[in-house]
Amino acid sequence: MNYFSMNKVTEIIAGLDEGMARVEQIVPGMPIDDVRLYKLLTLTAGAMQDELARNLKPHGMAESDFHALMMLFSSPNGSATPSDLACVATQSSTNMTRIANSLVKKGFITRAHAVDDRRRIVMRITPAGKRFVNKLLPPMFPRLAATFATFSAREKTTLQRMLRTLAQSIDDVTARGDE
Amino acid sequence: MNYFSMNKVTEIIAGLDEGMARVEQIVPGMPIDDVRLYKLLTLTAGAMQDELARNLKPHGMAESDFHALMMLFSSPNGSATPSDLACVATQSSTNMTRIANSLVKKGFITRAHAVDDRRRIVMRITPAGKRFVNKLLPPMFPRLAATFATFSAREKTTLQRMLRTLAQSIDDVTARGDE
DNA sequence: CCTAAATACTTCACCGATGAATTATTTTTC
DNA sequence: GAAAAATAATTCATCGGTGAAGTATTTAGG
Repeated sequence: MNYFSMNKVTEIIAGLDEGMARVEQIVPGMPIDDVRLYKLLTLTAGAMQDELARNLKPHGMAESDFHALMMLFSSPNGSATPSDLACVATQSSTNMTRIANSLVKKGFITRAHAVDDRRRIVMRITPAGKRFVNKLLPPMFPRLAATFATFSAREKTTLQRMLRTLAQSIDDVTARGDE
Repeated sequence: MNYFSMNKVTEIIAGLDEGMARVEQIVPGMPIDDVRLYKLLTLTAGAMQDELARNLKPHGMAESDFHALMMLFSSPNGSATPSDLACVATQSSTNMTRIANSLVKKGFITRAHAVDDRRRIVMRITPAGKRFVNKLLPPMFPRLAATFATFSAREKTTLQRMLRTLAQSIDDVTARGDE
């Protein structure tokens, strides 16, 4: 999804604002400000994910593969089980199998059965995997930092706090829906 | 991607906070607060998109199909070309063809060649398509509203303003990268 | 101790998304 | 006016993601 590179997020948002003004007139009770926030969130998040995907593509790596590798890189001893990873990387166990296959093939991780529970697999990052991460990350930092550079430190804190509040709210609403 | 229904966003974030504390020690110059904001954004946005996907699934409709239909619903005369839609719905023209096929099959839109330019197709929402939208939306409003209910009106305005600022920033950084 | 239930991971079939190539049409260039 | 270039949409092949079903192992219950 590298569509944002051709279209400005701001222009998409402008078009959405127009459309929403019209819909507001014809759909009773629509929480228009909440819909707008939803769209702003998903559009900005999507655009940033696209940027990441573009950075990964020359290395022949997909986003979810990268996230899984990053999780291993940042775990206490560079290892984790597929189900643990699936949780934090928000992937199905099916796709985690595909990801593990891919990373093993690249030599970035190893895979072995756990000793204490032979149902479990232990994925462990290799030195090559660590080197790849260490080489891949630094060039991405300047643009990521630039993206948030218009915010003051105080605004960043505010945004972070609000997103954490939103995450809690999402969990609360989701739990309510499961009853 | 309905993974969030099984895992709490807040727990995923907690795990990420741990991992990031470790990575911060071993990757020099990493803009840790910006990475954290990126993850918070993509996780919350992703969780909300999952909620939408779950709502659409019983109706046999995918998110992008829904968004395209909503765009037509909210356009001045219920019509648009595939390339226009592709832009605002952030989809490739390839996928817009798939989406159009799907919506035509459901009877929600019609498709015809433009008179003034036979390269162009005009997609137009049908009365059945309008009825579907009018029936589908209202049940989603309460939970969407509940998700943002913890924010005061002032906070919502702040969040909206910040996300618009972020969108502009993304466009600026993207334009810089294209040079 | 044995059986049923639960768990971890994988396989299979399918869905949604993409880029490259293609076709038809329009616009631009000379 | 003719040819080249550009544009709009579609087709084809491939990738990344899922749920259901299946296999192997462990845990729970009687």
